[in-house]
Amino acid sequence: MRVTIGDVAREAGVSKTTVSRVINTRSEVDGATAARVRDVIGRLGYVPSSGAVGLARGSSRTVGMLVPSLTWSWIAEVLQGVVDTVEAAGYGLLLYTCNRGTESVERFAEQVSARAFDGLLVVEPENTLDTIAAMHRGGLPVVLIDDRGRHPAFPSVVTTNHAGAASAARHLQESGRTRPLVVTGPEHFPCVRDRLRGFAEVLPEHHVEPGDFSERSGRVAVERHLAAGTRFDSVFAHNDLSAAGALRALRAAGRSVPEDIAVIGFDDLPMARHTEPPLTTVRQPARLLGETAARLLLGHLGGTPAPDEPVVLPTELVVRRSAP
Amino acid sequence: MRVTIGDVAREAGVSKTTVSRVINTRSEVDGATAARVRDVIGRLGYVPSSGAVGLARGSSRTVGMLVPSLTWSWIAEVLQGVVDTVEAAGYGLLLYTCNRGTESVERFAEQVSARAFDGLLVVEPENTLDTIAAMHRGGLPVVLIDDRGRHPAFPSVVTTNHAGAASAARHLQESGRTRPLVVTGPEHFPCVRDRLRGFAEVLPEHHVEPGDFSERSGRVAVERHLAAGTRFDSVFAHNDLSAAGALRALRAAGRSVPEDIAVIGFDDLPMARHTEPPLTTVRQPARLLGETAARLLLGHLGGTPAPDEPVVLPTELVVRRSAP
DNA sequence: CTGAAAGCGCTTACAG
DNA sequence: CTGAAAGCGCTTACAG
Repeated sequence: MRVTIGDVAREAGVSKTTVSRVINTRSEVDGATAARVRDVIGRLGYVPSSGAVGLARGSSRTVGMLVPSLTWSWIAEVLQGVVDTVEAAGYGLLLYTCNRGTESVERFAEQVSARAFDGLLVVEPENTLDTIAAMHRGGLPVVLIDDRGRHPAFPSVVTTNHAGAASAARHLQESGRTRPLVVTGPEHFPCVRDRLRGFAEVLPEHHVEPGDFSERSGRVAVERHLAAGTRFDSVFAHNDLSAAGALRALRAAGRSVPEDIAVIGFDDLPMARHTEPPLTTVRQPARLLGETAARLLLGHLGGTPAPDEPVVLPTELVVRRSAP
Repeated sequence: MRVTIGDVAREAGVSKTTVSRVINTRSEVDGATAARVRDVIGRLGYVPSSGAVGLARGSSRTVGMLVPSLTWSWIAEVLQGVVDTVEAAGYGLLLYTCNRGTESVERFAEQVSARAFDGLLVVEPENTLDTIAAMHRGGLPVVLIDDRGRHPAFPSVVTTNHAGAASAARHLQESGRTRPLVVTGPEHFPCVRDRLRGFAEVLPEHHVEPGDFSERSGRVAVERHLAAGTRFDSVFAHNDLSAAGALRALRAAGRSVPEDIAVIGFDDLPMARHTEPPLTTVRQPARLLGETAARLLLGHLGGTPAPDEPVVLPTELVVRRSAP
């Protein structure tokens, strides 16, 4: 029922070897023969079985991508960049998420051992870095897409957390704000530490309130400091979601943004345009991060050695009304 | 270098056939033999090559998913549901997006012919339904995840656009609103027509302004009707994004929501909680849609015949401050 | 309960 | 320029 290379060979009156050669455009084939074979391929609608090709060649022309969750729109953007690049190269993309603990990690490890894909792109789910490092040592090409810091053990693509936070601080400073409140993300994330340092180098005097990247944590942080009577004229939140929470708390307390208090976020999610007022934020180039990582991995699979140093893609301050 | 079934057989002193039998837990194997083989498998860390298994069995234990774009968070939610379900069943998920026109469609068709996956889940990219229907006729199991209407040609999972819009209308009616402005999505989408009809059955008198699901179209629609002096006391937008646009236009014009004008959206994107005021909206069960579609497809691959009728998952009105 | 052999659909030395 | 044959790593009748 399925058309195989054998059918094509028989129909064209040549060997399977020859058919294989014209498929893979090896130069050693006679022009007329090749044309005849191509004609038969067209007529029969023959397409090589990806499974058989993979088995014979020892590679699957497929890359895997592991992410913690798809519902963070930051990751969906990265994924879009990855898919575009991988597809354009004629590779397939196998998607995995590790959101059900050890069981999912084990299942994923099986896929790796089963050689389901040739290389792996990863936005690290928490506590999986050791496993992934082991896979990399075991010979699996890996590229890390990293919003959380640097892991020099294998190739990675990162963004400028330090400089991005510094640019936010500079923007506040230039608009005359001198008493910022910083709402952080989880403090064990290297990106959070980078953002703290980058900000502090420009505006060393500020209050810090630990957050967890949730909308709620931004709201609570602001409520707490308003209640405590902290004097602050601006908020720098470590992501857009908590910045949105901060905006809401300020509004509820009757403070106007940006007149009383300016607010800056981090990420530039689509959401950032729709807050009230629209959010000034440090844009992470999520899509580009995905594209770049995919290109790196595909290059590596093609023989180009991956760079030793992390590839750095710059953030960019996007000014909207919450901090003009 | 790679551990194969042959290595295990040799080490355990049995044939490859026997190893294969214990891997696939066929009952005909002697207990002691099986134990010995399992032990060797563990020691050697043997995992069957998915490619070889697929070739021998004629199936890949992989499903494909085709989506128009990942940056709509509605689709990311669906995808999350799909991934969870597919992973739990031990299948892999190959992801494809068709966002570069004919070229991508052709590339995708190749993957189908190459038998890269056993079945396909699809959120239809525009103008691909014919191609997909052809694939289905060609023997590829397909389940459609449909936010745009009904296509009885193959199994599908849909939501209640008609009833959802009706529930929005009823909610407005019950809170005393009698002059709604409806901002639609693209009018050729069946879901848009369903929403229009469902709304009209409850609240036949209303203004209709065509939109395109963008934030801008919601904003423009409201601006236009304010300028024209249309009298309206509420807005029903066909998606959350255009509802957000409506909110912004109303605020800019000094109308207060919900006092002057109530606003209801459709989708319940995460964004809906962060508008000002938070958006009352008709929730589509995106994640559940993905889970259900995946379960249907996996069932079909396992032999359960797919249902003739579309599987219908209900929408739900989520009341927030924009229309209390 | 167990194994030898054929087969899944390709690619790739090797020989001509 | 072309083909016969072995091999990729499994599964599955078939025979015992």
